[in-house]
This record gives sequence, structure tokens and C-alpha cells, in this order.
Amino acid sequence: MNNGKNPFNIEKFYKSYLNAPKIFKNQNALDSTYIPEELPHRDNEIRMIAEKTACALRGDTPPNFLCYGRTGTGKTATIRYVSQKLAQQIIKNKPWWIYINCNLLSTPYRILAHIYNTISGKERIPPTGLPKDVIFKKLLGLLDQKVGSTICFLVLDEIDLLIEKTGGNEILYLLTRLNENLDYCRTSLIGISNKLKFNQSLDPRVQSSLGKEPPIVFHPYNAKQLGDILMERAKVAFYDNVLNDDVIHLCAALAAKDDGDARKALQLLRKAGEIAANSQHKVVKEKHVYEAHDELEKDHVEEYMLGMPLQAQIVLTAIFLINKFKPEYIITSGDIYEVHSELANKISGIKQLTKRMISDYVNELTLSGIISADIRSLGYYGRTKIISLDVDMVLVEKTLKQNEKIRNFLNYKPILLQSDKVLIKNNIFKKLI
DNA sequence: TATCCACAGGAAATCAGGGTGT
DNA sequence: ACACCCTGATTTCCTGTGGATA
Repeated sequence: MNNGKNPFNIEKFYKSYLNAPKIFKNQNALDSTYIPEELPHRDNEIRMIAEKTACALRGDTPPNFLCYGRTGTGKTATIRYVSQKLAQQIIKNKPWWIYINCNLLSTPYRILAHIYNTISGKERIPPTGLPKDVIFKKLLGLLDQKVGSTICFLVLDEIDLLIEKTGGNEILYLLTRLNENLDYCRTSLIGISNKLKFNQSLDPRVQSSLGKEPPIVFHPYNAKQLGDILMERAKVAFYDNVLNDDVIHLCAALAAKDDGDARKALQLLRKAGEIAANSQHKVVKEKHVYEAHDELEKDHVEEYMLGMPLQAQIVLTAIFLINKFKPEYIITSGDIYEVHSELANKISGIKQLTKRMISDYVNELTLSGIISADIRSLGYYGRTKIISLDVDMVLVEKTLKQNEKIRNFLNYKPILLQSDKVLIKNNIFKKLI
């Protein structure tokens, strides 16, 4: 968006892009989905998973089990690593590995359809329309026929998300019972969860089947371990001598402060490299890492806000507008409801929502860290959430501007704020808090 | 001390939009 | 054309709640 003031010169851009100093040899190595030759500091976990899954080599059924650990502790990478090594063994019937990202495939139907389509490779199950039990039976048939007497691993990544949404127990129950309904094929479930207390909310029947084996727990990496990981990847990703000595240590230290998330550490290193390259530097320096740190933070928030549903963005707009025109105003859920309603009536194609719905969106914004909400009781004035924005107003405005439906209302002064009654009441709130 | 405000947030129902096979 | 399926967003209905006020 440059409003035509500074037309983007694409010729110049490509030219400088090609003339930029060569920093990256293979940028993919910094991607969190990249599987390196060696996985540093995960020997124990690799051994345990290998032990649990090895019987597939002899055609026996491995047990179901769970992997726990925060984001960026290498759960998915380790599973993929082991599966790759297992596949390299020379045996007749290589096991199947089917990855299911429960964040993307959140309903029983979708998961069954995904498994089916992955195995069949062609015969597509439509994204909706059929009854679940029909798909389940079709899947059973396909497993016996195409997978035959080999083992099929079903890896459920982010399995904890499944439970939050309804139907989580249903699909897990179906999957854990697959073997009972199969004649030849055998399946084995591997659940990957970010939440440690995840299996408490499971159906007892599922729990007994999934939790029989002791879970494998992935602990966060410390700064030294992160440094080792980065070092390995950097060898592949960067040309020699383009990284200043302390760059990797700095990335590791910054990420270690952030829960030891390896994914973040990799992103940091990559971003630092990009910043150096874009600013025509031949070497990545510490200052690039600090810049990258700031920028990543903003990028994440911006990306998240852009990805929110339209109504959620309008809820955010409501908060933004109140903040903009009355920074000292104490915002309650009711206020957001009122201003959202004002906006909904002005923006074409937007429905006014109920308070119940607004409440859910406010919770969503809170969980993502964009706002914070305190439940406070104001006595005679009821019990409600006091909401404040946690993100820079400039960033919010910049992001909301990108939405064409919202763009034109970023200078709209809510009628709510023009009512003396409301303002007087708000002054009472200030004293109560 | 009883009352009452302004919600919080769970559960179930409903709606619209995408499909199915017959 | 028809009866029926699945999903995601939303509404409807509901019970619960902390503390200033009368």
C-alpha cells in the first residue's frame, strides 16, 4: 500500500535483489518443517519412540502413545525423523505414515476423509455431504485392501485442539477402535499435544487406549541446546563466514528466554539473515538479530490480526475506536457490544451480533494477547470485563487499514462516546477501580 | 443484609451454505 | 426433486456471580 505516491519500481527491485550479497545457501534449512540429518539433544526421545515403533518392522502392532511438550520442543520433528529412519529399513511391507494436523482438520468427518484420501491417492471423498459412518466403513475397506497386512501410523498433531472443539472424543474413539474392525491392516495412533494435562479431558475409553503407554515428554531446550540446533542448521542454510560469531548465541539466548522454542529461534536467525541481505550487508550482525526480534513480534501480531474472522476484526475496531477518541475511557464488554452494533449497521453485509457472541470474540482476542480483559465486579454497576488494548495503536490501525470493509471507519467517532450519561457513569467506574 | 446490576459463559438449538445418493 | 448429511457461525435460553447501594 503506497497510495501511488511512491510507485514500486519492480525493475529496480529485481536488480538489487540479484545484486544483494549472497547470504543464504539453502534457506529451507531454517524452516521448522525441515528435517535435518541429525537432531541434537533429542536422543532419549528418539530412542523411546524408536523402541515403541520398531515392532512395525516385524509386522506387529505398535502401541498407541502420546507425546507432550510445548511448541518448539521438537515433537513433530522427532516423529518425522524416526518415521524417515524407519522407512529407510529394508523390509517388504513399509509402514504407512499419515499426518493429521488437527489445527487444520478439526472435525471427525474431515479427519476420516483426509486419511482416506491420503491412502487412496486419488478417489476423493468430497469435503462434505456423506454420513460419517459411511466414510468410516469405506475407510475400513480401503485400509484392509490397500494397506493390507502392514502397519499404518496415524499421527495426530496438535491433538489437544481436537478436544476443545466438540466431537473430539468421538473421532478419537473411532480411531482407537479401528483395529477391532479391521481384518488385515493394523493401525497405531501417535498423539502430539502441546498441553500436559490434555488427557484429563478425554473419554475414559479413549484414555485407556491412548494412555496405556507412558507418554513421551519433550522438555524445552535451554540456550546451549538451542545454540547447537542453530549451529547445525546454519551450516546448511548460510554460506561460510556470513554470520558474526555471536549471532547464533544471541538468537539462542533470546529464544531461550521465550520458553526455549526452537521454532522461534530458527525464525529469528532467518529473519536476521533476511534483514542483513535486504540492507545490502555481507555479514549478519548482532544488530540484525535485535531488529529481527522486534520485527517478528510485530509480524506475528499483524499476521494473527489479519487472519482473524471479519467479525473479530470489527470487535477489535470497536476497541480501537474507543481508545482513539477517549484514551482514558474504561472499556467494558457492554461498550464493545454497543460500538460493534454501531459499526455493524454502517458496514454493508455485516450482521449485528448478540452480546453472547461479542463475549466469545473478546475471549479470543484475550487469548491471543492482543487485548487483556479483567473480570471486575463494579457492585451496583454489575460485573463485567474491563478491557484494554495490549498492542501498539499504530500497528492496529495499520493492520485494520488493510481491510477494505473496515478501512473507511477508522475515523468514526462512536455515538456511545457522545452520550453524557455514559461518560458520567464511566467516571464513576474510574473511582471504583 | 437483601437486592440488583451487567454481565460471564455453558448447553442446546437454529440457520445458511456446502454437499450426497436415489 | 427430495430427503438427508456435515460444518461453522450464531442465537436462544439459561444459571451463576461479586460487591455497591438502598
